[in-house]
Amino acid sequence: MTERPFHHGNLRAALLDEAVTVLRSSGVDGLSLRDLARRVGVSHGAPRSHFVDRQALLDALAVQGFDRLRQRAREAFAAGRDLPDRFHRVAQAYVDFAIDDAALMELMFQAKADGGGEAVQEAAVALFTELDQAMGPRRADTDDGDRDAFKLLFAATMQGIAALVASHRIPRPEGDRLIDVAMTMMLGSELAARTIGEGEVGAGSS
Amino acid sequence: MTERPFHHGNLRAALLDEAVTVLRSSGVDGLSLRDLARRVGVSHGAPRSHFVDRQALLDALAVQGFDRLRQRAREAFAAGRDLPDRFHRVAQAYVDFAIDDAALMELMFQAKADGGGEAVQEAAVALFTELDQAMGPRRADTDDGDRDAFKLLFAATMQGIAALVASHRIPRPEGDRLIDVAMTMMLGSELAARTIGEGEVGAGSS
DNA sequence: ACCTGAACACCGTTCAAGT
DNA sequence: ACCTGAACACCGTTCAAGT
Repeated sequence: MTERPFHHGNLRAALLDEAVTVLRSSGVDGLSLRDLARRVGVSHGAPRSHFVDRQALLDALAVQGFDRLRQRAREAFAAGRDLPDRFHRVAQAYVDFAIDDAALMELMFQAKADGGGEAVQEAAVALFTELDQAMGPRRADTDDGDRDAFKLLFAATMQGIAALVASHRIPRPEGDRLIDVAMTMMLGSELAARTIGEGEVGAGSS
Repeated sequence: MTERPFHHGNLRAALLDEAVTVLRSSGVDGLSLRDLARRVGVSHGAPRSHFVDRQALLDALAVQGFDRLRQRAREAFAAGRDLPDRFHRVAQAYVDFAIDDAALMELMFQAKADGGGEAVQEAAVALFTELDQAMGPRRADTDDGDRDAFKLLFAATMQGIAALVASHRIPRPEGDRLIDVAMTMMLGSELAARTIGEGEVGAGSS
């Protein structure tokens, strides 16, 4: 009897969920609006009611991706004991996400030639804000430029390591080792000493 | 009289050249075999004689891209005076390339779900070999793992910075500054001291 | 060996029409 | 407000046929 007369009101969410699945198995190229509609059981024109464009759906996926990555980063940070451990965990979570959802990550960092996609940029900013909080309170004696540089460099390095693994340039374990090396290098740098926490980076016995 | 009876034998090269142009103006999505054939003035089936697949053309573009990037890296390295300067120039060249040809760079580092694309991997390996030579001769007292880690970390960092700029997450000048910060950090690290050149990293007055 | 042109299945997008 | 279904222009890919 419940043969679903139309769709039950959550078509937008259903399309996005299905899209994430397809994205993981077939990549961005395998993602078509018509196929998505077919899988969910609506006509090919139906998605138009929720996404003006194919790009609009991709943007929505990117926003969702940034939110999920931010969540992961937050959890990883909370699970760490001292500051180095926290950074390490966030780095690992970042790279894991980028590799396991490589196609999604691709979407999140695509060129986006047109001016559109403001929501995506907003979601990206939220992620960076999360990273900023992970660095602890701003110190009066720290140059904001240095702090931003450290944060950006952290993100860039993780992104780069993930790209190497995702493109099969290096195997995953080597990527993990690279994370260790990178974190040791970054946390041991002068820049880190100048910018992070309350001098609690060298977590030895004071 | 020379109304070109068919095509003059270099259709493959003509298609690739046109593809690079389209890639720069319209991205990967704007790249279609039929459109390419139209621009070059052949029938839509003609490209098939040189590329079995659309993917085959994309792979060929990626190989070309890696070769060009390797050339750029080689030139940048040669133009540098001391080792830090050389590294800095290679880094700048790498990021410049990645930003100016962002769509091509995307192709070069795509997941490539299928096993295919061995030629692409080969071209990528050649680039890394070039980077390895830039690090100077291997030293007997250096762990090969450390040396590889430094090399990979260098590439990953540049790749990550380029991704941040290409996706408009940060403006280009900030990307350039980030290169400076990254190189200072990397070259000043213990890992660098253990792996690079003949202790000539700290290029001060001995 | 290289290219043409018809054919097929698939897309994104638009839009009048239904409920 | 949300969805259907026909329509249009565009693709990638295949393949018999031409030169």
